[in-house]
Amino acid sequence: MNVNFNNRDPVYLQIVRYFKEKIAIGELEPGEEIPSRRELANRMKINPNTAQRAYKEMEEQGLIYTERNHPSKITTDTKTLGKVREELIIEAVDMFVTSIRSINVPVEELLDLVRVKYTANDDKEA
Amino acid sequence: MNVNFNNRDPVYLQIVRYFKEKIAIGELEPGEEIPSRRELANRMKINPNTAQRAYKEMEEQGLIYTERNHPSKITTDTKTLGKVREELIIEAVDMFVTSIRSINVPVEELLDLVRVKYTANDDKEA
DNA sequence: ATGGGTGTATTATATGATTAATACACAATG
DNA sequence: CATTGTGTATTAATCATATAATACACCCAT
Repeated sequence: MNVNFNNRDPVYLQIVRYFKEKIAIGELEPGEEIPSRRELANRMKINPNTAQRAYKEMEEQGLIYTERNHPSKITTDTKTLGKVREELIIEAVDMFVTSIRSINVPVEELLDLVRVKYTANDDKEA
Repeated sequence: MNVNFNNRDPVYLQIVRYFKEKIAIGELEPGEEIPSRRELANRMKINPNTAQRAYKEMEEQGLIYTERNHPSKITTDTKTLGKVREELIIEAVDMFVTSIRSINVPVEELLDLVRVKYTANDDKEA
């Protein structure tokens, strides 16, 4: 339950991103219960309303569902879950390519840079 | 003088970015005069203070310099200019790798995605 | 049945970043 | 010398976000 908040993006969106990553790598499984709004707020030292907003966002995206008086759970719709990983990847690649295209970097040079950087941190991150 | 403003980042930073890109690809040369604050504001339909803030930021980074009552000019310090391109690239790569690492994508798969996306738009952008 | 845990909704406030409005000093030019 | 165009500075207004304070309905276990 470690989230490295940055100051740039809204907290509630960073929460959503956090859960999407967990889903993408299979750390959160279909139907699995996630912390209640208040519980999450406690753990992450944020306001319960911010937690609520994040969950509401996830619910609207079909990532979680909620039964009365129970903490929300990860959706069992595997089709939806499967898309999460792909979407995160596509989104990252798109953003990257968009930002780098205007600088006219040769393809192979660019790929080398990515490869080096990507593999270099293999140990650090854990 | 076309800037595709997004709603996400501050306008003044997008302006800075715009000039850095021009510098990186050599479209702006050492000592070259750039539009005055007010002129830029007119062209880009932004507030003059926003233009001022962008220029102030660039001045602090040593990218431009200003003589009294004259529009600012690109620095003649080629060392500083040379770094711009590299920094833009490194920054983009770092952000990309950071955002993608948490998803555990195989390196080669990732590089393929980047290659395809990067080369696909070769014509469109112009 | 009551106390504590759920989700949800409403309203208000604070905060910080950004943008806007205005004014000032200076120089060049006609 | 007055007008216009520079950069600069100060203050105000705006805006999105985040937080806060409450309140409500519901369920479950004690």
